[in-house]
Amino acid sequence: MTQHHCADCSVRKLSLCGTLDDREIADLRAIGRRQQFRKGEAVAWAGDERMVCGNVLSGALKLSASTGDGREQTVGTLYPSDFVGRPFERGEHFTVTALSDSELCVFPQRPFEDLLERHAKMERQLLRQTFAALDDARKQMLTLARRSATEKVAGFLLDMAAREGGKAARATANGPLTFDLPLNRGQIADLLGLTIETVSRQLTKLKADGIVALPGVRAVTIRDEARLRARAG
Amino acid sequence: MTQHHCADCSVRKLSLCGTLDDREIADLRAIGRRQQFRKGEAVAWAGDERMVCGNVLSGALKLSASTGDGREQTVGTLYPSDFVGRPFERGEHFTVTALSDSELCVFPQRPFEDLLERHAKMERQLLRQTFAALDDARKQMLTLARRSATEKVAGFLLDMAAREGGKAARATANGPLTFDLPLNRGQIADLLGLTIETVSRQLTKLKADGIVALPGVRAVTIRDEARLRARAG
DNA sequence: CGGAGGATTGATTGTTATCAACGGTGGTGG
DNA sequence: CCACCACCGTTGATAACAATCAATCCTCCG
Repeated sequence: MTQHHCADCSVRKLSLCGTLDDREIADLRAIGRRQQFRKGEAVAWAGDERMVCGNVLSGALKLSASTGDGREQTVGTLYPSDFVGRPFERGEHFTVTALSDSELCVFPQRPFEDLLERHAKMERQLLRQTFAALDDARKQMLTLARRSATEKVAGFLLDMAAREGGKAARATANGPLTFDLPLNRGQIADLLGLTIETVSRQLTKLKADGIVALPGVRAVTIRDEARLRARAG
Repeated sequence: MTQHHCADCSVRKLSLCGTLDDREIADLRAIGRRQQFRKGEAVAWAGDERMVCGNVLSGALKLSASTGDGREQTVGTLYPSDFVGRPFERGEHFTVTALSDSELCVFPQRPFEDLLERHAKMERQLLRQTFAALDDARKQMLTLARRSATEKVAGFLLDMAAREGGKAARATANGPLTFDLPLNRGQIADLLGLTIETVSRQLTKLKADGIVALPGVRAVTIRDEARLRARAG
């Protein structure tokens, strides 16, 4: 456990906590503890009795499901300020894994449930975030089922550009945007319902067509956003 | 509007309403009205400003998303006691259509939100149902992205058998189960991320292999559940 | 009886998975 | 500091699966 103060928490105003004022948050502070996970480390396993509840502070995590014979699909991703867990439910349904080194602010389930009961605003916010996650999942269903590999990869790069764009560099004010992917090829394939080879080929094609540059294995430069959007459909 | 009494409502104990006692439900009764939709009729359109909130009383509905060029995917289905709508949010994200003649108990959004605020138990139940819908969506993502047409169709028939099994007929106590599909081939294809032709061929194959019989175009008899499960993976 | 919509079946194509080999890179230990 | 190894990514050849295009065939209605 890491000592911490909610006052200087990086997601204080963005996560569920944002619904509590500085006095109310003391309750939450009392039961939360910061926990670190290294890249690749599992936070929870599908079928676990014990449930993790908490806010993501930094890093990135994935939720994944798999078939009996080992085919795997990433069914959700978690970024800072996102909430993990299922208060009022028992048993994890999906495996949660850190995609990069990550820190969570975790709460024991029962005390956290009590706290939700006492703070309707926080429960309301959890409902809103759950609605948003459901909408995301459903949008992704359309992509997984109906879009081509080309559309999937182009759309993925645009999503990542939007997410990573803040930290990223532009050569000039409106020039090409460069950023690092937080995922390797295999993780991209898991997310898009493709194979590693297909993802690699699609990226190579985008590069060959001058739409992106790949200055490093994790780095991407978007050279022609309009054409990238056209390919995303 | 249809006159109604909550006391004899078919989903009184199953839906959100089940969290309210007979005195509390008067508030809900006051703002709800029953509304009928015919097969194929749209209940709401993606992008609508105005939001429908309500409980499904009878029938079946689908939520669907589509790409710019018209490819469509069913991203969720609604059955009696399920809730439609997004209290505390603005704007529909998906199109809601009646798959068969359906009846809903609909509430104007604002008064319904007020009611949720006054009845924490009902909001809790909405949260639980939303968690369940999210889990369903994520399970379906695995199917859409990673399972073969054979597995999809076999799994679909098992799901339907479980759902329709109650109303259905068995020749003998443990004999083959026969039931009617509430969906036509095109709707099954939309749900599974396949084409009509592929669904038809998979069903023909299951019939040829003696695993199911197709006594009518909407009827299915499961003759060998074990082998059907094996194909579902 | 005729027509329309849905379902089936067939032929073919196209996309993506699979299998296989090779290339690059970063880390570790000699 | 360099060499080697392991892992990740790329590229190529091939195969499999499902989509597409096209032609009937039912079945339910009017």
